Amino acid sequence: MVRHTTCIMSIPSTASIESQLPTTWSSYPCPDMMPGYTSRLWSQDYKPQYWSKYLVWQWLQQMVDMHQIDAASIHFQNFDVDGRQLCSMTYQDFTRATGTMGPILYQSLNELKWSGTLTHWTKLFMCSPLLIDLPCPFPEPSIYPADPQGTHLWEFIRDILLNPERNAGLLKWEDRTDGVFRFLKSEDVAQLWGKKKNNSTMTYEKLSRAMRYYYKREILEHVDGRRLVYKFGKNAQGWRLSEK
DNA sequence: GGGTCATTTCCTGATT
DNA sequence: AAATCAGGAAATGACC
Repeated sequence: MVRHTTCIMSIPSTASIESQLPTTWSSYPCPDMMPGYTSRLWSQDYKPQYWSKYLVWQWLQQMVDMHQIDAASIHFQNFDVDGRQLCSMTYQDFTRATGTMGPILYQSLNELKWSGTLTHWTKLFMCSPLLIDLPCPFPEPSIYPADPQGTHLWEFIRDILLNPERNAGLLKWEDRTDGVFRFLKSEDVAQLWGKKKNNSTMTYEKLSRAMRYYYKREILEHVDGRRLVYKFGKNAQGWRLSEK
């Protein structure tokens, strides 16, 4: 608890955030708070439902700073949650966790939930240079948006597919029982794969070459004529509904 | 150190 | 026209 408070207090509380930030956000590079992520991902819709624990923490810090809240009044242990869990918190949950700040946090979050795009405000808090060096008190966030465990590419793809609620429209089943799926955001999946492999130069062009090597090993079956569509083959396991 | 494996990188050319 | 697909060839990095 003390550590959290100290952390918050390290932000100069007298100066307003706005006065310390560059005024032109469009040209300001987003600092690499999560190494390996590119601005490409950040420019996509980024609703709180998909935030990692890390982003939840950053949002909370920004709110505390913006509203000059006494950090001691906040029960930080209630915010060791990811975006999905944060969004399922009720008005009462917020009040219980933050006292008088509850209504403000609750309303602010609700506005973000329904905004379709990355708002100026969202960008502001995610990119705030004031936040870069502040340690996150919670464990490292899992890879956004799903948490693919597999070490191989096809397992990585499978595991995103198997987390529909957190997959954020990257991939989609075309035929669930036959194992046919399609890339919806091919470059974003490639970036995510690159992050996992610590390779920021990964592209769909390169990822797809690796996918094509799977045909010979029968991990994937060829689907003809359909762009961005693949099908799991007999040597791919763990994707069927009946399995596992 | 060598060999294997699973990609990664690069490329040329075809297709959508 | 741009994106995607097809594979060959070679390079790379992890692992045994």
